[in-house]
Amino acid sequence: MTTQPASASRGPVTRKDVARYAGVSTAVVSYVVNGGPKKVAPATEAKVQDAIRVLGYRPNAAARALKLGSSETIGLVVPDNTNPFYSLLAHAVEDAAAELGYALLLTNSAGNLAKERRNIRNLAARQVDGVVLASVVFEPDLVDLESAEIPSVLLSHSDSQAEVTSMGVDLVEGARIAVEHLASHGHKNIGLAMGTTTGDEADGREQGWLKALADAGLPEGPIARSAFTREGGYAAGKRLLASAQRPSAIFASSDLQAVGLLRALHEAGLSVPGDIAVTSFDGSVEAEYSWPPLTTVEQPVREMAEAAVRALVGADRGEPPRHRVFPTRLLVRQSCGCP
Amino acid sequence: MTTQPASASRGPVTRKDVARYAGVSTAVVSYVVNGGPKKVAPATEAKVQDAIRVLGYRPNAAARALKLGSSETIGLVVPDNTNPFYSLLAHAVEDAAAELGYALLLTNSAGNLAKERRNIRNLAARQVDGVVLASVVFEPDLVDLESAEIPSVLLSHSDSQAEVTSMGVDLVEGARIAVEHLASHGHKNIGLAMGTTTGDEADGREQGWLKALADAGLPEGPIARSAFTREGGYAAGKRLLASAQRPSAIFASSDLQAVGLLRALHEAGLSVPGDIAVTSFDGSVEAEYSWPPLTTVEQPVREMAEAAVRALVGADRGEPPRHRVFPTRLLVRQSCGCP
DNA sequence: TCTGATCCTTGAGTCGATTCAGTGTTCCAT
DNA sequence: ATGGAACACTGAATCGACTCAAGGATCAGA
Repeated sequence: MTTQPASASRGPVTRKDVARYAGVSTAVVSYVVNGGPKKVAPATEAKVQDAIRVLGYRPNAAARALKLGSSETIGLVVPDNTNPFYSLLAHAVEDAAAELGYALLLTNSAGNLAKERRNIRNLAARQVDGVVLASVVFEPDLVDLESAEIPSVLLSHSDSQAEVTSMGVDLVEGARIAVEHLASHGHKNIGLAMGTTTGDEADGREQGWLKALADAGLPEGPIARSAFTREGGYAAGKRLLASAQRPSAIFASSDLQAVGLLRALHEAGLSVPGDIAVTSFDGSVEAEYSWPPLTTVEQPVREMAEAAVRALVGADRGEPPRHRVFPTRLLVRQSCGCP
Repeated sequence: MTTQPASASRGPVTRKDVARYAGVSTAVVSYVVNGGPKKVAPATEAKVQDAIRVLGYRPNAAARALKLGSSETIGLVVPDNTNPFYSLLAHAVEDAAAELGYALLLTNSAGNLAKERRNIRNLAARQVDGVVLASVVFEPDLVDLESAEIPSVLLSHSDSQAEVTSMGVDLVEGARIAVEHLASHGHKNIGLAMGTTTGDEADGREQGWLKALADAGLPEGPIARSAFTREGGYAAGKRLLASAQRPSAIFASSDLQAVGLLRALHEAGLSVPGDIAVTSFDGSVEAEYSWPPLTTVEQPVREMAEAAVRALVGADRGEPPRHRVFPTRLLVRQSCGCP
């Protein structure tokens, strides 16, 4: 008769196996594992812990989720994890979630509304305890869907929707300081490389640009609209260079666009900031390692991510929905013309 | 007496509610939902579908996972989702998984072995059907742990470990062509900005560099070792510039390092490729939008990710473990000195 | 030694979906 | 008309963990 090592037995180890091995009932195992209100005798606890170790027992999350109605998982919907802004966001959300014992289900929506909706449905079916929605497009529809299903928070949205908790920065003010900085260097013709937004109203960044211009008594500079991507920025840059009155400074509405813009400028043999100064928005690493390093408006992504997770499954859970505005900060580097 | 709209009732809708509403048994609902082997009469099916729609029923994934022993979820362990190489990988894995109806649990290990181990354990407890392990550090230990628990595949590893399926490129050959290209431009002193690896043996990229040098009858150039990051590349660049015999060309072992290297070069007032030519490894977008655009060795990340997912939960499931080598390709741009 | 309080531990039901064995129809062939 | 195959559907057990009500042991005080 061969004695199988207990740990090498077939199939997953269940709480029942542990109970049998430790010579107690399954309930005790639960109490030991979860540290419930019931007290377990130290000796018993030791036996159970031993059994757990020897058997290599690991609780079945599915069963736990079924019984508890919570999967200890949160979902994240981003347009594109390849975009450094979102990849940082995903990382930060994962960190914050892990801190609280939650896992992160990542989905990419490609900025596609239908796909986004499908992703949310999918997450809901998987019993996530909450979802963080980081979307470029803003559809009240989505929010309804969302909030009806599961707790959710919107990230990086300035629209203060009363119905849902959201985290974002003041886009208008952020853009304003970036453009104001350009104006303070003496620029009179400041262009805008703007990302296309779906809403009817102009994006806050465009308003901020306008505001800074007005504040400084400057005329409205040329605008080029394109996607919030490197390619978009590149195209916008080319158009801006070809415009009737070429600007001496350009504000790009995202770092990614600024990177593309920089390429267009370099290709045209222009020096930055010598010939054209540039500032942008987001504060991602890309901006730090571009050439020249970009002066950019930093969004506190990690803080926003943490706050989002806290609102979903952490200390701030259950608080009434509200829009939280996070402070931005101008990261002065070299693309603006500062020494 | 108020008649509550069925859909507005409290609590989640279960299969039981649907069954009651449709006037059938719960088993039938299952058959309708899953299209099992049993046939359901069209009329009955319609009734059930109707009930599902009206009630807004959505199957509980936890219960399903418990019963089926599969969560239709796969896990991904990357060192840092903020690194463009890994964020692309994560995106690609998510796409491939979604294609097959699987969701993606993302975890970051920070290149920390203990954390990585914890993440894997965590994923295992969550009943993932497989995990994709993209790790810089290579620990056989991990593999054991892994494969004992759940099907897994290693990504981007050249070590052909018989025990686990893995996907990777031929680092030696990839590096070789990048350095050979530099040599073909007439460079005699080619330096290396190498990432630090944990293994005892040199990383394949270093071997490739050596091989290309030997093939071309060139002497060994200066080496600077640092982290696989922008900062690391920057530091390596500074050291390389300060070395006794400054190289006229440098091969960086990753795009990220190349970006940092470029910064060091720019700061030193050197022109690329005029004063110093550069090539690197990975083929990420960062390399395309740097200035100048980097000539780099492309890794087919999407293909590798798809293959990994297929091996885990797709068509290739169950095939015997093997190491698949994917082809690399030199993306010629401007940093090498090509016109 | 008996009583009652204090502690531990157990049994059994539950969460929601799956699936198999079995019941009751229908319908065709003989 | 009848046997039986084909078909549509039902009932109940099951997956693993949680938890409440209840049972048993232990110990102090009298």
